[in-house]
Amino acid sequence: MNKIKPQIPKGFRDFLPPQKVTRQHVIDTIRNVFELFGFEPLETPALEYASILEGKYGEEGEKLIYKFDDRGGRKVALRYDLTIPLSRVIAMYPALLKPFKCYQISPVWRADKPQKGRFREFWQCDADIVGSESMFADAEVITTIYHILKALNFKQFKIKINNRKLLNGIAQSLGFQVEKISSLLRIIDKLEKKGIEGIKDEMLKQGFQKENIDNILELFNITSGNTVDLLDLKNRFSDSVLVPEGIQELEELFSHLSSMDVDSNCYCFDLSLARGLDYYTGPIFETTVDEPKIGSISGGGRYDNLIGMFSDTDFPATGSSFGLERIITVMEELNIAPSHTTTTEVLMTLFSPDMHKDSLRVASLLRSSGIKTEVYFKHNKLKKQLTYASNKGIPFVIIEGPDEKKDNNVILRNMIKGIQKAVAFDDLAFTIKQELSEL
RNA sequence: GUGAGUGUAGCUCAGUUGGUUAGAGCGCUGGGUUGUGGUCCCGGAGGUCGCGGGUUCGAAUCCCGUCACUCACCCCA
Repeated sequence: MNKIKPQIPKGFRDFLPPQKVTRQHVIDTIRNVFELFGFEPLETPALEYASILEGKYGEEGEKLIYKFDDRGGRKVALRYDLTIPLSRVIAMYPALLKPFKCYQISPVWRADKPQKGRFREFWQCDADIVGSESMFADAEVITTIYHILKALNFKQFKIKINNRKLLNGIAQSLGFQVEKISSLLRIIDKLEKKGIEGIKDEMLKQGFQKENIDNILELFNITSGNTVDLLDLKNRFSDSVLVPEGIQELEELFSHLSSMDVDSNCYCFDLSLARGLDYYTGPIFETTVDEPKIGSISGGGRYDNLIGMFSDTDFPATGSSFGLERIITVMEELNIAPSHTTTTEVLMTLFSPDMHKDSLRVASLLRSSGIKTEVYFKHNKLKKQLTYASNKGIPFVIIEGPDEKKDNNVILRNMIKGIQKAVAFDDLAFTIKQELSEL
């Protein structure tokens, strides 16, 4: 009989225990910071009606939505991100207390072609604030990003900040057609990658007028020292309505960030940051690292009109999204990922057939004290049992033989330090907990 | 959707202008050490050379097809 070939779909992955332990650690850290800032957990289904997702991500994004017909012929789709499902939730439960602050850490699916840092099933960690127009909300979202990266031991990162009102205002003042602005922004977003000349070519190719192009690129030339003076922009576009509004928001936002003790080396204004999604309406932000080259590790912004697509009542909202696997990729390449590969804390060895009962009793005692304990199942020589613990990365091994039994103690071996000592049976759980805390 | 590269042992890879029995390191396994892992020494197992076809006396090596993976572009986390 032919065996079924074991395989999984392209762009989908298994996470074996050592990898899953790392992922869990990162997720726990992110969740803790979210909750520290008063965000509450939320979970939405993997599957949504296709109509909920369609028409939200632009032409390119639309192609990447996984869509199916269910058995009743209804069009359904796997969620593409966590922001649209959240918007649906807000529209469905209008009585939710506002401001509504929630987070969701869940997989999303995109029928993309996989490459470095890109998968078809990947996890996003979103935190959103719905129902507040205040820049306090945006500042809090950014501060949360900052604290998460700090908690994960990131040293070098930059949260780039810009504002859609500012960008739209500039583009309109310079004579760009309103309906072409989103494609303009998408080109501007490539500035860092392609350079001034590169995006100029792209704009010409897309049929923008040469005069308009020169005008907008002049801004980037002047400010290529990468700090743009907001005052200078305000003066240049004093006739615009949107530009001063955008700048006002940015000034408030930066002031709040400063009050919230966010290190000013970790964020900056970046006029070329545009973000691909169409639905942003105010501040936008994105986190990047210089090394490794992996694109952004978090992105977000204010989307005041999105919830209105599902409801007559509109709600202002702002939020951000972390890419879990990108964060982990960066941590691994920078060697700041946690080193433990198992959650098990103790291996209880089996010494000899007549000692089985005693060994099981020790394991039972440890477990009732909350110590994660594995019992070796076979009466192999100790060498093998120790090798097993070592290879698996279990930090402690307990040995109980006839000698120990006679003295009413056990041997506690620290596999990391390579030292061991006799510990009285009654002190065992306490001693292990103490040593675990010192690892 | 477009383009490029790579498929040889569990893993990372070597393999000469096509030549007889396909190698190394790591890992695994047994022993040196029947109460102790990570070092050292000795032994052992393990390969349809991705798959299918073609060229040839002979193919891991050349050609065609196919599948898988990786990377880049597009777009994005």
